[in-house]
Amino acid sequence: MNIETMTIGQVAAQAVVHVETIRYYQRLGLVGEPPRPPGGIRHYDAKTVARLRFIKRAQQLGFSLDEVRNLLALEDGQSCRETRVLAENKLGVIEQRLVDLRRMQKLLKTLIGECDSGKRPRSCPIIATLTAAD
Amino acid sequence: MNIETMTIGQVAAQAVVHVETIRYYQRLGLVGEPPRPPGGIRHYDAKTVARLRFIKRAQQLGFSLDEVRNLLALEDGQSCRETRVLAENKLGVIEQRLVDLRRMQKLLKTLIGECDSGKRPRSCPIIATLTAAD
DNA sequence: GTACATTCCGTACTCGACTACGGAGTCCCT
DNA sequence: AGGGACTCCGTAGTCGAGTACGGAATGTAC
Repeated sequence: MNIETMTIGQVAAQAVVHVETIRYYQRLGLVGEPPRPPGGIRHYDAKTVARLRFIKRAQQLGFSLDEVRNLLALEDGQSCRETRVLAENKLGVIEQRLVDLRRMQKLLKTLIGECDSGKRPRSCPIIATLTAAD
Repeated sequence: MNIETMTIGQVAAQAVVHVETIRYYQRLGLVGEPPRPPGGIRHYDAKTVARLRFIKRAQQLGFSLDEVRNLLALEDGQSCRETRVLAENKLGVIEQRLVDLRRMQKLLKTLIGECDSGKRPRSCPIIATLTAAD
């Protein structure tokens, strides 16, 4: 089978999403619809699989489909200036998220450590710590 | 005004959420409902504000309210053994998320760098790179 | 060449997380 | 005592992100 002429079902399998999800993304304009040979079925290439994987990964990182649309514009965009601004904004968001996650990571490690040493207080300080850091 | 006897509206303002959201969380059991003096209004303390901030922070990090419920159980829980298991699972999730975010951060930095040097190719390698990293 | 799987397309339903609404009661100020 | 703001509580509506369904057309395997 030629990898450049996959059906939607094959694309879905490779990207590990449902066929319906691909259609949904097409409706939103996140994924292109290749031309349909009159009365036939559409054929997709590996780029579509890549794009779907990207979308799914970005979602796992907490980006909405709308934000993903912007991220994808980085790829598709002609304008370097706009692309740069978008990229910098996203970078800011990501770095803030990293800070928060690291704080949570540290907190959990502390908690587990206290658990191990058997000296965990009646109520762990998880909430106090997190909110104090505001 | 005594900070330990806030109304729901004051709590909402301090935690930067809507009153309705607090009620919703109460229905889900994420936030406690203080006893209501018969025919009167409930009073809340600063802990409720802290809990709300925690919930919002955790959500921003990509946790669902259901996962937040588990995180909160760490605080409230009596059983050290269960708490520990929960904490370790969450830690794993967080560390994976950190890995993904760092990859995306690096990618965006590269992209911005290329942009700066004016040698950005017609199409940036963002999708290729991300999906190749699978 | 016919059965069975897929595709295509539209519409409708679900689920999580709110958000809005409405009527009755309560609090606070003057 | 009266008026405005706020609380309480229940129910309903919204929004994002899919998921399900169903009928007609197409593709593929035996």
